[in-house]
Amino acid sequence: MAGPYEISNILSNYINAMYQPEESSSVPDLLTHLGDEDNLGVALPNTQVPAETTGGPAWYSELPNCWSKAQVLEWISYHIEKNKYDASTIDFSCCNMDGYTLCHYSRDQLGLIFGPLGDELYDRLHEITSVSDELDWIIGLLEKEEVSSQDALLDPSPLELGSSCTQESLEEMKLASPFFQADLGYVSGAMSPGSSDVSIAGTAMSLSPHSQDSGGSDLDLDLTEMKSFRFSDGELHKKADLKHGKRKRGRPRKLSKENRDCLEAKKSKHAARGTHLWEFIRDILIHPELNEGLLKWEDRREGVFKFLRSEAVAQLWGQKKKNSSMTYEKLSRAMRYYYKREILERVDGRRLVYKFGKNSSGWKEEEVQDRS
DNA sequence: ACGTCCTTTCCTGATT
DNA sequence: GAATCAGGAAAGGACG
Repeated sequence: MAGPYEISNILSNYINAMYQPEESSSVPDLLTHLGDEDNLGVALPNTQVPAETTGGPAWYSELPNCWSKAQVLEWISYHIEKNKYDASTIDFSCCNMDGYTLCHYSRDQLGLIFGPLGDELYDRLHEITSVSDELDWIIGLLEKEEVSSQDALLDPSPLELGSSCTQESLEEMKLASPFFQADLGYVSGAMSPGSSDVSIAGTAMSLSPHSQDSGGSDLDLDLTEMKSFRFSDGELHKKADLKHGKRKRGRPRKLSKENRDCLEAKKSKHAARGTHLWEFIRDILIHPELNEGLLKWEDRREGVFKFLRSEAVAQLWGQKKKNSSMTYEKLSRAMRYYYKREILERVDGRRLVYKFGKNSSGWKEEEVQDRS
């Protein structure tokens, strides 16, 4: 029976992956996406570190905030070399800074110090930060799953929707959830003992994402807030009042007003742009650590992939977009829009199978691996 | 203010 | 019959 222990293992794996790259071949994927000019702002693995460095340079296994002066220098040197930049134009006395300081420089400030390379350094630095935030988000999900799966056993209201939600809406969500078992509530790993994908996916039903998005500040309802809902009707109604009279995104749902208010209370403004659906899917596929049983490559060279747990992926996407009502049906509609833009190609006759199109990028092995 | 992009939501009908 | 696919339509949020 899967449960918190399994989730702890997943967490441990992530932490190991984050901080012990030399012990895991998959680790570099997590922090080495920089230097990839074609990745549309989304993490791509293995693109920043020289291929010959199996363990990676000193800066490569740590977050920029924690870099020493030497690591900062090494990172800068790497990018000078990578970009074939004329280092003679840089005043290296200005590079005498630790990672914390580096992270606090604006794009303009880096531009003043490094000239044209400043933009590149700024972008690469913030890509690292964003991918670590992405991992924080996943880890946050896992942590909350650990809590919520425990709560589910104790609490008859696993979704923590607050008292203003109707029983009807609760039932609706239970029915919609691939993780709900009538007798047990939301059970981590119920669908696939021994695999972590369900743990990840199951997390998606906890309505308290520790989410990062490119929006950053639009992290609307965190765990604390959700708990305050649970304990304070007043707070919930305040939230609902704020949204009162404002329609939800997309075509209006055919829900009762109560349900609508309930859902709106959980959501705030839509996540900013930054990670598109196809990039989200791609990143799950190219990060085996994140992809445990959610999606799989059918033909890696051709970019053909299959949803193994369509609803779980949809829930995960919904979590990312702070939309607890996301379903595979809706997600697949968005996927189908990509056909027209040739980000995806149709794969006829095969259910749950899609193929990356010519306007997608960042999934090919040669892109994912060594671009240096 | 407006247009565009990118979904999100709902829907009907077809296919598996 | 359920799940999935296909695609039209309408709508909203973010952004330029």
